[in-house]
Amino acid sequence: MKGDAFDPDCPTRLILDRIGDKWSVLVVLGLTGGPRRFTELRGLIGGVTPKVLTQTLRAMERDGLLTRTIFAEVPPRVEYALTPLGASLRRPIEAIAAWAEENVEAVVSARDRHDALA
Amino acid sequence: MKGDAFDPDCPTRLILDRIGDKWSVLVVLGLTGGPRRFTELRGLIGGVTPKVLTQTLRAMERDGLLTRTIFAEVPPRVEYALTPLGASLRRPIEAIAAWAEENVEAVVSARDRHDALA
DNA sequence: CAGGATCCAATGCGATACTG
DNA sequence: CAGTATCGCATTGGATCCTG
Repeated sequence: MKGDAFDPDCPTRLILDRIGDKWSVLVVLGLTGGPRRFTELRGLIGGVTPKVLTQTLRAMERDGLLTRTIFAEVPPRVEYALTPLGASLRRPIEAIAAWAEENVEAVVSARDRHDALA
Repeated sequence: MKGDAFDPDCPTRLILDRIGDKWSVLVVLGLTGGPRRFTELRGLIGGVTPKVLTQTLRAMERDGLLTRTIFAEVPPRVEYALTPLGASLRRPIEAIAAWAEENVEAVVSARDRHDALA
């Protein structure tokens, strides 16, 4: 880890902005089990609107993290799948997710303790 | 990893919101070398305004990720340091940072390729 | 089914100026 | 030095309705 990430103009920031988007993280998590359709993802990820999900998917497609495949059928079917690049993101993201699940409690109680004496 | 993170009401989302904040990530990175003063951090992290840095630090203190120590001196000195909890975040965060540095190029070129045929 | 379009409310964030 | 206060734009994100 060089100091790169500290430079506002360093492209590394681009990645952080992407990871930083919680929807992106959840999409990666949601696609770990294989390709998913739009509505599947929408249902899987609680609280996301179609608009935002679309934006997220488009941005991730642009960044080469996933593919969007349209099947010429009726009714229309579109599948999203992780690319190898996107799949390689799983490990770090799962590390974060694991940390989150392990430490939520500590964070919440720290928060409560802090708020108690406010 | 259970499906927790997909539930909008699950506290795990709280963590993602925190990690999702790019400033928090950079603060953790900036404090890996030991305690730092406000201005040091400000200088270290390019492009952050005092206001936002303060907000970030306060939120992280609230969550038990770092401590804020005021020294009764003139001129005033305030040091920020990671708590054990905050320090435990380093590993997952560095995993992300490492991924970012390894794959920025791939992402940027994917983006360029995508934009080229737009 | 998979979104695109539109409108709007919230707020994040930067710039600037000021204080203990 | 280490912030706080205020202003204001610009972006984000939700809600809703519509279409290939």
